[in-house]
Amino acid sequence: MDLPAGTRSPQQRILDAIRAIPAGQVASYGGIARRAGLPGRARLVARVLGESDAPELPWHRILRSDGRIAFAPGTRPWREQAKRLRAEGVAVRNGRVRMDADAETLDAALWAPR
DNA sequence: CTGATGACGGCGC
DNA sequence: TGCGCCGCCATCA
Repeated sequence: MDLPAGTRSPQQRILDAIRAIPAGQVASYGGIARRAGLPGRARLVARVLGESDAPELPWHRILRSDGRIAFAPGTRPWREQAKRLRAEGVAVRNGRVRMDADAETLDAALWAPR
């Protein structure tokens, strides 16, 4: 269905933004929301992730803005995410990833409309 | 309509 | 860094 760009549903754009994250890299909920054209909807991103069952969705690359895994420490999903991240070469310490200050801005620049 | 909830975010101390 | 508080949004009882 060739829907004109922009008419895609919010969660469709969110899923696209998530799929666009390169392996070995991470992004924040808020960052994804912005890229999806939904600034301030970080919580919506979280909801979509929780509802979506897309098997190839790199949900593990989504972290909180401070670089911590959003799940409660020690829980199953928490360990699973840390595991998947390390599998991609991402350094995870105590459920936390080093979020380069530029990661978001730099990355945002790459995504900014040219 | 009101209040509670949550894979969030920003600020202050 | 850790923590608490409050703001924000979408859902739901």
